[in-house]
Amino acid sequence: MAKEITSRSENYSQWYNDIVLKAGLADHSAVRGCMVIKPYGFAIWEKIQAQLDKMFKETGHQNAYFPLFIPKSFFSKEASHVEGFAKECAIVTHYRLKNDPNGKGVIVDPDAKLEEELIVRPTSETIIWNTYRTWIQSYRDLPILINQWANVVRWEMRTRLFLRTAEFLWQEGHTAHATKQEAIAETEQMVNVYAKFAQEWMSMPVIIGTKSESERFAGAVETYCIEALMQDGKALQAGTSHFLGQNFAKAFDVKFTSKEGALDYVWATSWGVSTRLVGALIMAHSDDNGLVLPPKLAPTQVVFVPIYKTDEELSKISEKVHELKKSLEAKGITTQYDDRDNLKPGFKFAEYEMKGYPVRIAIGPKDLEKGTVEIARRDTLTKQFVNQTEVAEFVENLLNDIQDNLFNKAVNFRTDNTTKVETYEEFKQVLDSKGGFILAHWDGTKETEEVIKEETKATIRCIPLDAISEDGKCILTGKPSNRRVIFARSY
RNA sequence: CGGGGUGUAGCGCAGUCCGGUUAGCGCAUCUGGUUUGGGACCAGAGGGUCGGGAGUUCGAAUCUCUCCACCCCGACCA
Repeated sequence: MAKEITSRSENYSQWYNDIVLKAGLADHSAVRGCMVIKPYGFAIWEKIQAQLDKMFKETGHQNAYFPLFIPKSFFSKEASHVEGFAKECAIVTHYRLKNDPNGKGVIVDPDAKLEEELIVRPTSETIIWNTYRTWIQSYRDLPILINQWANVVRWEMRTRLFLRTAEFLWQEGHTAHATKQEAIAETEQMVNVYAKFAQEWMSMPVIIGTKSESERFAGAVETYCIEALMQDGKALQAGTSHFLGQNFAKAFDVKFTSKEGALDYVWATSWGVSTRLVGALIMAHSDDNGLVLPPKLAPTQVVFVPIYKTDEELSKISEKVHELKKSLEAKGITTQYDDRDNLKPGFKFAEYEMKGYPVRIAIGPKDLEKGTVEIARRDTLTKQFVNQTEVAEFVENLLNDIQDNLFNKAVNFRTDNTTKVETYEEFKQVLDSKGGFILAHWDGTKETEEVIKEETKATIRCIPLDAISEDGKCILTGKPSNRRVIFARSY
């Protein structure tokens, strides 16, 4: 009764907000569009970070750090890049405050105007490529495989916790290569790393594909992405990997001498995922009782709740819990013991459901007598009694089951909400009735995509890499097409 | 940024239209006691710049202006 959340069917976006706020993931802050990530939400991000960082290092990347500020002039060097970001940049114009001579408070000191304004990075290609120029002379200096964990700022008009905030945390990989082939291979490798992470750690199935020209990253030759389907039938772009060609090398004059002695521009990639993944995680699995987390990303996997009447009972239970905790921790399972004495078990049960702890273990006097515990799983909300001697092994298997079950459930949902259509009428009808991914033929032109977007708000999420080649006719123009693309309304 | 709505104790709200004692209620908190296998109960206590600022007035949570934040719908968005 303390905390109620809006049901998904009643109001999906309210449900999403309720979960973020009531599970204690984040709060709104005093700054428009910026959130405070609370410890529990940040713990999820740290799990995401730790795994991705490991995967980046396994694929040969190193971490580095570049400045938050970028000289304004850098943005004008790559035409489409500036066009893509100009409308949402925060700009530093002064470097000093002073006391307001007319009263209380402080004002910006007009004498402290910067010669050249600084842009708070919306992404770091420009500052990084400006730096790479001095690092690269020869093919022996290549490849450069660098990742940066950072915050970036994009002045979005409408923000939503985790999904689109004015400031967000992310990682951005920036690599430099001697050949086009190598850069493309890097771009593809990283989108595959993202897909593997989404599916194996987040239990979230994704489609790997390339973006259409109009959805492509500003400054990229090709954008690869992973697209996921949320429970309300809308798509969410969960990660992107860009083949930048020689665009940034040309803009920042980054050349190298090849083995053969020829001078050529360097080939580039960039790739990133952000705290948006936390939003994706919420929307992929959670239910009307609160957050549901896949065990691999849950800050705590198992919580123990004691049920007791007397202090004697509590101390016996605690002793048993500590023993069980140790056996779980020996298997690398993270645990927590909630022995707060001012809250009843039922309250705690509800609270851990809200916070999405994958497994809850209750122990009471009856269990002590029978040598059992009660184990509840968050994904199905089912409970069963298990012998104390078998707890560690049982939980270990259960966590794997939950991880798999969440993935399978999400795959089934996506399958049920993926529709092939042949006509524009059918397309619009499916979009309005159930949404989801719509597989349709498209003539490949920007104009057609634009008309469909105008009329239906659906966009091409991606051209799947594994699309089967198949003759068909564009749903709008009837022109020939040789494969289906994925349309959806999206976040 | 446009349209609509909201902002009063940690949370959820009443009071605002029609200005007037010391601004209420529920939950939460603290103390004491009884409780504890699905969101406990009794008693007592503490907690408020009424989102910020300015104005009108003898008097403002209430009226006016302005700024800020959030929500919904658009526009926008890698």
